[in-house]
Amino acid sequence: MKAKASLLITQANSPLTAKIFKILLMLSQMKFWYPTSPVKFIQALKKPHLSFTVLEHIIFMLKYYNIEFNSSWVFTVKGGSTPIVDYLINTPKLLTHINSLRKKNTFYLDQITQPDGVFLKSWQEIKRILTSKKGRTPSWYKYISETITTNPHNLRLSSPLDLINPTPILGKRPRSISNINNPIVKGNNKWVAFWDPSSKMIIIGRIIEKNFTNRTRATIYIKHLIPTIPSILRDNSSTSRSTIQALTKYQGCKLHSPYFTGSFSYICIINKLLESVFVIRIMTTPDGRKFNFETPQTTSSNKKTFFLTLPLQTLSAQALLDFNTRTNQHSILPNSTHVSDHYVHNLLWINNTPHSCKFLDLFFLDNSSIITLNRIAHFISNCWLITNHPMMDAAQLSFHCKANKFPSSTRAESLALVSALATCSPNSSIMINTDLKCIIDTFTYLSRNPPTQRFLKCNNYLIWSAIFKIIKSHHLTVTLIKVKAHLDDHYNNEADALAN
DNA sequence: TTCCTCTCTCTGCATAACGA
DNA sequence: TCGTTATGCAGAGAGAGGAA
Repeated sequence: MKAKASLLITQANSPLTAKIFKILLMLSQMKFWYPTSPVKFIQALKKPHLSFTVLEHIIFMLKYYNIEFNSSWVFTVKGGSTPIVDYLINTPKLLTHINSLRKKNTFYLDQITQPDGVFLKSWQEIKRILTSKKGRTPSWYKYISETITTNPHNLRLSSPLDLINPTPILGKRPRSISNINNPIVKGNNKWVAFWDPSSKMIIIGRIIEKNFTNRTRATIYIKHLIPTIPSILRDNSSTSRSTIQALTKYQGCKLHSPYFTGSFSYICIINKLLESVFVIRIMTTPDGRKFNFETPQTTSSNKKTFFLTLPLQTLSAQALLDFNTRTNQHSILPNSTHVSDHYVHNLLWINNTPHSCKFLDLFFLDNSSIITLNRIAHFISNCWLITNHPMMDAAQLSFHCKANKFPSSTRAESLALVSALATCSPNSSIMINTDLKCIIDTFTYLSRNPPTQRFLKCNNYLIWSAIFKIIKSHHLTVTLIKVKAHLDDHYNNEADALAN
């Protein structure tokens, strides 16, 4: 085997055989539908495949002789970072799955997830970007949706993807017309959205009128609507993702076009190029399986209520990706979690501050800092303050930082919790005040249940596992207390001010 | 040589899109 | 709404390879 390995390395480096060697490796790459060098994929298989060539057999056996084979592989398929076949590698019907993936030109998991990398797309959504839309749902999709999602119903990934270079995808455009005699047509109740770079937010609207007078630059007038703010007072366990968003009329914005002459009853009308908006799906009855339902108030001017079919953050990511694809720009939303040295220094200072007391009282932010007037902030604020230190006041013993990946109120609160507990002295008793009930519920649930599979399916389980590891290693006694949000609580307001 | 296992290919059925 | 068409899946059968 060592002789064969030596021969392999010789063939790979010899100018006479190097090109043939590369071609053979490329054939293996195509055979296993792997976007980069197939060496590690072949070695990751549990046993040699019957369809292995001699080269693949030797590469597979190298791992048993502690021989590492590295190559400067340049034939890498771009467009993603997580190959799908990595998840299917040891399934019984690997080659069947690969044939299906090959027909669909699908390499990466990035291609079948939402632009925010948090949710898997439904098969209906994936089909829209396939050239061939016929046929049944492939078995590899069923397998992936069952294994890497926390819940097959909402298709939330157990660990979000880090989409550094998301695949450029243009959304579906509103239908054009063929009748040149009538260039101005009604909107036909179609809903569209687009990314507004000036306000850095998604704009949602309903098409009122299409104008095809200039066939190459068709324009549309849309009625501007905004998603309603979820009432955190009624259900504090709802997050911005799990609460359904209803659409209501917007009372006017800077995008309003005063030149629309069709009707004067509209308050905010936006004029856009047809090619700059994409069609979105709206439902008239909420789907309770995916979201917590929040019934909006019915008014005389808004008799029929419409709901988003996707979380607002996912839809915003789609709009941003559509905008970037159309304008060929890079992402303007920060897409990586970053904690600066300043924040680390701040944490270390608090940690090194002598804690003469054994009883700390912490106040956390509420989630109003994350969603403000239905605008998605580009970061989440994590902050807390110690309120009953015997020597120092709360303003001095406070911590505040911003994380810009996957804005979520529950994640913000759990990040604040883990950063606060990390500064506590061993054997301390900590009383924590928070206005987010779901944090208390999750803490109570995980305190009673050992870290089993259910623990792993909990949202932000990595953060929660860190929390419980700190509690265990520092022998902390933690008590969580629910306080009412938006009341005149001095410390809660102070935490709010710190977050903003 | 026989038996077992695994893979590949073919065929029938199911499913979904599309057009009339 | 219905018929046509394209595609995928499941199962049966053939063939190759390994073990006894």
